[in-house]
Amino acid sequence: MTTVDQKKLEMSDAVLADKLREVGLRPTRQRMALADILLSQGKRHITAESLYSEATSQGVNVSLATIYNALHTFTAKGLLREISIDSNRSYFDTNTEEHHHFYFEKSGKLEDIEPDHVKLARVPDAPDGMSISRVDVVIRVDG
Amino acid sequence: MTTVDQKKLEMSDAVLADKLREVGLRPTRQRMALADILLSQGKRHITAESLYSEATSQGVNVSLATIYNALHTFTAKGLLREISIDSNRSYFDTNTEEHHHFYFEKSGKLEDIEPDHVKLARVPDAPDGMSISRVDVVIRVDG
DNA sequence: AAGCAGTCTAGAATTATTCTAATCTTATGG
DNA sequence: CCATAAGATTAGAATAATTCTAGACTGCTT
Ligand SMILES: [Mn+2]
Ligand SMILES: [Mn+2]
Ligand SMILES: [Zn+2]
Ligand SMILES: [Zn+2]
Repeated sequence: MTTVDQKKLEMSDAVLADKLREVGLRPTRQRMALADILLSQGKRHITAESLYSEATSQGVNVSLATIYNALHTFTAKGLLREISIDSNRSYFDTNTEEHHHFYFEKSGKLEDIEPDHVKLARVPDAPDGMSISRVDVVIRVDG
Repeated sequence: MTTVDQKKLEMSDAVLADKLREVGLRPTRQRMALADILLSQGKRHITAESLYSEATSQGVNVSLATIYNALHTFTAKGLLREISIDSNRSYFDTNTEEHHHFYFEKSGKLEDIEPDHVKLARVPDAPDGMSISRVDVVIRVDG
């Protein structure tokens, strides 16, 4: 509410807008609102529907098409990472650093694994002239 | 074509039927046909649609609902394993032994990794009283 | 301020999957 | 064997998730 707080918010917006511009995306009203939800809080695992609900409940009016557009363009630009659990459950991860996941089969929730708690001793070479773009480890837990 | 071959086929059917009964499934006509496609050939990565096409093109008349029923019950009984790549691409793996995969982003194909080519040095403990039901490693390759 | 490329949107369309409810089949056991 | 019940199959409807379309709108460059 103070001038200081307002300044912080404005800075934050400027930072967000820069983050978008850096990857070649225009900081439009909708993208800024979604980027705020997605990128200016802690690391999260979000679905299209949960992002839509969250935006809507914050009074951000955005169409579902825009939600999908944003999730996919953000992912393509490296601001998000997609993690698919099964044919009806796909998450977008706001943590784009290399890390792995627990998946709780009962609750359907994903949880980051501490980086040093999982370690690959051996990773195969990619075939031919191909290269590895990502390694995903999902540890399924029955509880 | 010979008597021997016919006997082999009959044996194979008997073996298949037993495999189904062993896990508590009735060896119905449709399931036998699908189990034949799924379980009596080499290890494969199959989608609902590809199984449907394959069955249909072999003259096996089976509804898509039965395809999904079979894939899910087989999976629940441990005869198959499901691997989800993204929200629109889910495979069923006829290889249920512990193993990991390459995913070729361009072609959309999955390929088994030689078991000794990937090794986890460190796997975290499951939280609480939970236990790890499976560890999936998918190595994405851009080619 | 003008113009263009990029973006947004509502709603339709598509795709994947599941459900429903009627019909059919396998296993059982008398 | 045959009756029966539990389990399985099916067509088609329904649902859910995602993508497409085409027109309106806006951020950015000049
Ligand atoms: Mn679905
Ligand atoms: Mn889909
Ligand atoms: Zn994560
Ligand atoms: Zn495999």
